[in-house]
Amino acid sequence: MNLKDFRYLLAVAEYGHFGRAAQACGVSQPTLSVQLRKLEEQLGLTLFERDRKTVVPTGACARLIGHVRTAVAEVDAILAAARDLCDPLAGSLRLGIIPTLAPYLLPLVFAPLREALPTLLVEPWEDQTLTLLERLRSHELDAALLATDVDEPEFASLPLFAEPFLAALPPEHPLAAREVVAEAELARDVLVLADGHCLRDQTLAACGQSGALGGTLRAASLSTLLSMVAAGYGTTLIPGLAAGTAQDMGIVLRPLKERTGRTVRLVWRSSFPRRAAAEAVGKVIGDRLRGFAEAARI
Amino acid sequence: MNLKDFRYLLAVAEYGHFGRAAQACGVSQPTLSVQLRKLEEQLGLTLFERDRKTVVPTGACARLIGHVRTAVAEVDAILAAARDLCDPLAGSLRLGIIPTLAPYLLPLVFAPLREALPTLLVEPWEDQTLTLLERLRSHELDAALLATDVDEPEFASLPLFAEPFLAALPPEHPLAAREVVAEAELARDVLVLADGHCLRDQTLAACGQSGALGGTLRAASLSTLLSMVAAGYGTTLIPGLAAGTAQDMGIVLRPLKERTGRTVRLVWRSSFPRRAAAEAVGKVIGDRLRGFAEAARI
DNA sequence: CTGTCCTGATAGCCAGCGCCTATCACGCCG
DNA sequence: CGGCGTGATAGGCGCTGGCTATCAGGACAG
Repeated sequence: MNLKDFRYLLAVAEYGHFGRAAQACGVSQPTLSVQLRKLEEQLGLTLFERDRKTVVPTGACARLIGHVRTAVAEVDAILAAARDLCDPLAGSLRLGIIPTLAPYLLPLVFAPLREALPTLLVEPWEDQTLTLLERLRSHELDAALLATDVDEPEFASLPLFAEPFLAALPPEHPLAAREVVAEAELARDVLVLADGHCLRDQTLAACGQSGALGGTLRAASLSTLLSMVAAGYGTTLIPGLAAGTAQDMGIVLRPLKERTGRTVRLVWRSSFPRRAAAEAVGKVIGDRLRGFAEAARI
Repeated sequence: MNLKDFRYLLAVAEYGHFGRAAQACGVSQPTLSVQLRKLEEQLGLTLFERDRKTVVPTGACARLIGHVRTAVAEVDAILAAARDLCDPLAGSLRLGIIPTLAPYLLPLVFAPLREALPTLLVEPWEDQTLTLLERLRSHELDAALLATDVDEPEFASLPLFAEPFLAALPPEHPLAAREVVAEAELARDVLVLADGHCLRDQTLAACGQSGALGGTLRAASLSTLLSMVAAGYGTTLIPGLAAGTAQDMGIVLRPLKERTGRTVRLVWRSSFPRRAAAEAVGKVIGDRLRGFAEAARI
């Protein structure tokens, strides 16, 4: 039972003539004759009454032909839709982003993305690293922007840009008078984010164990953390992209002695079939943020 | 571009597993793998993301699959219509039946159906009303036996027979001494089925709000419900065809004062091409059960 | 009456492909 | 590390859809 047979049927019904129908279908007349007879045998009924001079559809054929037209049209719709969908850089890309990156990176890259990839709809989704990886695994996301290494063979990744950390200090803090701050000097009064934020772990790794305040007050978001620093609760490390926001809040920023930072990576499932779309998005973001490490060194 | 490829696609999408899909299609797993890959090449896009352990449809596939389902259903409609045109009473009829009817009605009508319509293969499928209507819509069923009105123009229906309800009482229940029970008298301790069963709604409509037990214990099946009544948990209404089963469990049955009952109807899509087959099945069932209202009045 | 033209049907052949079995590659698990 | 389960691959076979060449029969012109 071949789709072509249905097209043949429609052609013969339209032209009432085997030869012209065959021409319209791009096959020879015998081919069409044979295939139509086979179709009739498979369906168990006569479709056309051949009258030595004319070809007339039978009543049974007339009742079927509406369904046949619908079926063929539906298949054509499938092919047309497939043609539209076959561009890997079209459609939507569900993109996970960690919370310490999303509000500072997205405003910078939305416009370049729309310009470079006008047919690709990037749908951002904000969550912590582990949740993002889980959603990648379960196909709820297509790719994710992380600031940690991902070694599992299940995933592929592409480094996009280096983002330096900066020391964030209340204006009246003793270290605010310095040009450069050493990471270890912040250990005494560093504040950190809540569990699950990769920035928390990276801050603790760079500055050593947190003081008493850091142990009890754990900010749920980077925004909250900045408020706490601005209010003089303590110091912290912030990612370079948040520098503008921090300065607007009156926080003093200083470069770090050991130039601690993080690398932002795009991650996707190794088996993700639209790798091209992911890489294109990664390239646009990388191009926009390349050289950011130097620019952000205040 | 073969129709079979589309069926393969649907099977893989349904099972998420090449082996089982192949089994369902009646072909070997390599056949299905190769054909699907060819289809992917012809369409120019990846339909499934193979992940060593799982098979997940891509976004493109998800967008196409509706069209594919429609196309395949339409072709099936062509084949069914052709069968109907050469012998309307041949072939198979996929018949949905609600759970409170199936186990009691089917044993009564299978033999008459085989005798009256030897060329028609009735394939029963048990589910709740809403699910059956959904499966009718999606062409997974040809017709369904329901106990509710169906007013949508999408469907046509044929009333088959009236089935009276009976009061089902534990032997020691006070009302068991009566000849006739009024529906409202059961309100105090009536038990009902789980959500989704039409019998539940009909029982509540006839007897009023359920008591405390009815609110918490909702039987998943009529069989369970009968066990609960037999154990003295409360009373209920049962459809007449279940009378024999109930009595075998030691339940006392009494006719209802207002002769509440339900009408069993056969429902099919208005566009169903084998309306003749549906009506023939309806006639056989109706003939077998006609006059049941009186006979079942214990 | 006969030759020609037009129609669809038939015959014979070939290539493509759908399907099979057997096997591989790879990850998981005991 | 070996067995199991997954999907992919390889090789072979038979069906069948396609072609060209031809047939069969009516229409029509000469």
